[in-house]
Amino acid sequence: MVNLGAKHENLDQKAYSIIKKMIIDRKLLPGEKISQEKLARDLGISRTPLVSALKYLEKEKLVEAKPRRGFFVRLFTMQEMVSIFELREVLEGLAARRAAAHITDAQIREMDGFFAPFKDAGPVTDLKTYAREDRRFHNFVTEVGAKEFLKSILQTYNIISFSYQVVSSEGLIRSPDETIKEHLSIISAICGRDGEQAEELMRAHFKRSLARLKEEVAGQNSAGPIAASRKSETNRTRPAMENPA
Amino acid sequence: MVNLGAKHENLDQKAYSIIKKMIIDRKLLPGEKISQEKLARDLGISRTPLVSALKYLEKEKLVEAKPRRGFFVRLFTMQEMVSIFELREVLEGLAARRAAAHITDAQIREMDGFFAPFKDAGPVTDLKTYAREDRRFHNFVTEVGAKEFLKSILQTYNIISFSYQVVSSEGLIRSPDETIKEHLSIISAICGRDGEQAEELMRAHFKRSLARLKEEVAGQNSAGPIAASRKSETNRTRPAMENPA
DNA sequence: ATATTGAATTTTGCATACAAAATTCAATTT
DNA sequence: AAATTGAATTTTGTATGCAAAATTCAATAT
Repeated sequence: MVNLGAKHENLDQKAYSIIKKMIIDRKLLPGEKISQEKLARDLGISRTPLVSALKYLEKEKLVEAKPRRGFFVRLFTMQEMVSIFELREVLEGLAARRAAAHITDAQIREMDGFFAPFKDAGPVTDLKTYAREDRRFHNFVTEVGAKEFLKSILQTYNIISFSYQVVSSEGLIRSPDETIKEHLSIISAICGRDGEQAEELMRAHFKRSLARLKEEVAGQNSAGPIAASRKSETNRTRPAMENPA
Repeated sequence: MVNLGAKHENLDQKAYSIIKKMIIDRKLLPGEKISQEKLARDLGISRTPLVSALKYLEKEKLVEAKPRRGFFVRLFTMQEMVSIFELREVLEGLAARRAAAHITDAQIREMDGFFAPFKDAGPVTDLKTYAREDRRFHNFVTEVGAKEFLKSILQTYNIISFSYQVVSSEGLIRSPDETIKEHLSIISAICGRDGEQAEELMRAHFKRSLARLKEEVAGQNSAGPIAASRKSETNRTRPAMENPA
């Protein structure tokens, strides 16, 4: 008999998912203080499960707890974004290696469709669509190759990268024309079940983005935080620093 | 002015540290159910900060929460231990690379003393001391090379490996005579500030232990959990399964 | 002897209460 | 005007209460 019960979701788990989505969707902006009273009221729950959810998010680094001060949406510095990409390099490298070892035939067919609209077509113009496909690709590799521990870690850092990285257009560090070849070669290695190669290519892919990111750090010698770029409708309070002086 | 307040420790943080130590020290055994009422009484706190602490530990995988059932000390299967070593391979590889880049002269001197009692001496006989030095070495590399995200992830998985891995003698997967050369060469690469080499050697080090671990998995086709090996004085209740049938 | 039932007990999940700490803000001083 | 004070207000950290769910265990049936 399978253990049911393990998937009964408590209020704190539901709150966790909702708040996480709010952060990703920028309903809550980096730096902003989270009002427990208000958020609990909005979600229709008491502070107990809410605080519990916030503590989960704290462990995932999406939220920062300052004792006796409250919870704040985490604000990442450029330096931290660099660290996150270093981590993703080795973690997604591992995920790619594992994906190659475990991918099913059905998943291979699915993966072959990735980036299809851009294959053989000329220079990419629709950045938004490309960025979405980029996300979908990285998530798919994670889905296929990572489970348990690796998966949960990766999901956190993917989210951070994707939701906070306002560095360049649509969150893309390098231009599609530069990265599409890399993406396709990784796909080909995974579908060809060559784990070593897949890992190597994935790491090279990240190393290049990392280099570009570091240039940006050096360029705008900003060791400062990455500020929110867009105003949220739902928020009166504003981030601690919108434009550091 | 520095931000004090950030290090005011709440009850849940204190409880977290204590419980974590209890798990590492095997005062709480894998599989065992944690009685909130009793533990709260023992720690002299209410259930609120206790539950909070347990939720932290849940995110770190040291504890498992079954909704409406309670918290249990996490029990790892051999398969999971393999996954953890896969992770450590890439994460400590990265830590080694970073350590080589950031190590200070003082730290180099300190690192040179590692494994000193075993250098040039004949075959290692004192397994216990060697195992402790092994731990100290891996923790030092983490300390030097990892910060922020990487550090917090690594600490979790180091702890899991060290506290749960009852596989072989003193928790060593391979014999000291086999690993000491590897340890010394990694130290030499880090102290020589050769990041690429340090990463490569660290990964090779883990790959070999991983291979041995996988042999054990295949050998005792046990996909089952790693059972606790020693009885705790402080516990009446006993793990769900001590010796799976 | 083993399995089944269901009442008694324990435990969990959540809301709420409240003291201590932090924050706000108007009144006052420089 | 800018800085300082301190009372009023808000928010946090923790304990406690309670209904619903899970567990235990003795009584009964198979």
